Amino acid sequence: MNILEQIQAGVVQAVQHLYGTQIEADSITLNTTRKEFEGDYTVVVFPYTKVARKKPEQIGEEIGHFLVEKLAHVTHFNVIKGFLNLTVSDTYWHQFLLDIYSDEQYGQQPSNSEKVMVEFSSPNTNKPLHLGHIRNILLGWSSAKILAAAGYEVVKVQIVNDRGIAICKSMLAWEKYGEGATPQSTQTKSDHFVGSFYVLFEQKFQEEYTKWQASSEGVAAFAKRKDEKQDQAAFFKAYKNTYFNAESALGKEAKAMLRNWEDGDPETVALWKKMNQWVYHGFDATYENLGVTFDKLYYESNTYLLGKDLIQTGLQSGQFYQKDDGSVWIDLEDVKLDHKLVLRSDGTSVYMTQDIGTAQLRYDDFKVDRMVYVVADEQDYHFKVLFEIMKRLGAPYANDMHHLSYGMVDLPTGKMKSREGTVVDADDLMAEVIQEAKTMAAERGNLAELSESERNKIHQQVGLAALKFFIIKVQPRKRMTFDPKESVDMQGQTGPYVQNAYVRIQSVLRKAGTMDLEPAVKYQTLETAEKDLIAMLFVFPEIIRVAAAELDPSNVANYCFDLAKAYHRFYHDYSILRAESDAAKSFRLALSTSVAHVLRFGMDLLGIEMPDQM
RNA sequence: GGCUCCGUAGCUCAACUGGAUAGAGCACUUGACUACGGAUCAAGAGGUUUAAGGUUCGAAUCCUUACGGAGUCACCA
Repeated sequence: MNILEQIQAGVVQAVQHLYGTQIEADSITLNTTRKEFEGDYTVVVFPYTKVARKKPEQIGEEIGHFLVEKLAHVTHFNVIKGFLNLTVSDTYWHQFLLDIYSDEQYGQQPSNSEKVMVEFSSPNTNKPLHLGHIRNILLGWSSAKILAAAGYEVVKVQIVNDRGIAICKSMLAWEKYGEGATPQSTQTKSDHFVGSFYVLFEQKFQEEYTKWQASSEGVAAFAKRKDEKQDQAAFFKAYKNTYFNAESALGKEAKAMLRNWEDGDPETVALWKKMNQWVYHGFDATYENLGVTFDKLYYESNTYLLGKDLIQTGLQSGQFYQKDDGSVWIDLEDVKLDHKLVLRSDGTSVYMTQDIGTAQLRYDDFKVDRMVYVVADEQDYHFKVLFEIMKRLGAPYANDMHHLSYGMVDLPTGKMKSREGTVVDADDLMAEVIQEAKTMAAERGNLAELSESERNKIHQQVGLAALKFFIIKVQPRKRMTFDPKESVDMQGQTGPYVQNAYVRIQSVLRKAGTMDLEPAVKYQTLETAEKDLIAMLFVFPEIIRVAAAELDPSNVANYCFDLAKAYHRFYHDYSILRAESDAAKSFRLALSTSVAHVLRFGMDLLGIEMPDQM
């Protein structure tokens, strides 16, 4: 039993013994003591006033005495109002550090024999990745790492949205206006090359639409609008989709291309393959730069027809119903999710159909116990419905499907809009933060001795640390504002700040040479700063557990920052290599080593590498 | 309009899930290098937690109701 469990068990005993009432260990409010009071942990005793029929102060005194007497490692206590502050013995913390300091994987929990699949990234293949994808990828990657640290076996997948009208737009534009150009011939990163044709299509389409608005058909359409109050600009904005589907020449061509693709027309399929390959090459480079990998890729072109058999099964079992036109629906009104279409009247799939089929396919492939979908919060409703449907279909994993829903990323100037060209490109962004790291490093000149490739590696590690930490420190649920200027900051609450704590430790350890731990055993009285650091190391496994349970990597990011901050302060206030005794020196080296392990392991969970120098 | 999420210092974010005087960073002011790495540390200032009620010994947190912002309510994905 660790110290927290001991205290909890002690309080249960105390309440039983003193007041004759059985309480649950989980119900005890046990916090770390606020720094303005003396003690390590605080038990809130207000809840026991009813069973004890005494004042909170008195209850605190009674339980405090009980714990000090019964628990070897609780040395003394004080009571303020209803708060019982307990002090844990130095020997407990001392021993705890000696137990963990050599464990580089401290925090890693043993296997829980459960398998979880994490789906993230899942881009469309018509244009390059942008800032929104970066948030998605970082959340997915770090959640996967955290789940693995919490004892799960993890399978990382994505569903590549490689078909549909979007890629056809890029294909059509390339065919019409590309004149045979290739990424090689234009010296362009290949996914950007394809994206440029998507933009070109939108431009051409907009030109066509603008022209049409002034034509007699356009004027007539505006005149027939339903809402009299709607002005011209608003109307044509709202009408754009209808125009694309019903009137546009370009729209007709794009849709024809999509039909050709679905019919397996060899030329169209060949073009589709060629352009997707370009995109994949580009994506691969971006993923490699970001340091993420996947265990398996699912392609929508292979899965978009799945799910129909499950719809049939559900229809037979009465979970679904069919309308006269042949379309199939599910009634989810009892859980306030309305009626939802699962199969069109012409028998073709909708998005939901595919997701039902894909979930089953994945289960068949991997036999996972849980599934996590990292998808933006605009799809909250979709996933509620999907999970409910899987439950009703009796999927064995249905109760452990989770939507890691995250808020959109805004810029200081407002929303990102691809049509208005305000999207922050992923590759550009990474290049920018790395360049900034390079500039900062050059100013400091700490890396002058290294080779250029070694320096570049460190610039990459530092720049990406700034970017990744900046994004991951925010709770996923919350919409976040991304200020490019702040994202390259390297001081204060940032990735490089945490790296710097690690780098300082490495520097000290290098200078210390081989470590002799014998004297550390004799180090008796701990400084408060030392005890605080050990207590922080102590909670690390719990941080991982909570982050995994909540699917919230920001817990780990904020923990790493807090630990780095506590260490920077300790480092400033106490001498390590010139400590007052061999015992102190040796103990502080062990403490520093352990802090370094945890910082490295913790940051690795966020996909952030730690350099030895910076 | 229905439903869901969000609203905390000038700005970006925390707050151990109902606990003590709401904490960090940035920016601003000031101080600390003959020092184990100053990408650091310390100090100052900055708050009616959008507002009003309610529950509770105790509320940023839970419940109403406003207000503000976002998302969604497609035989799109």
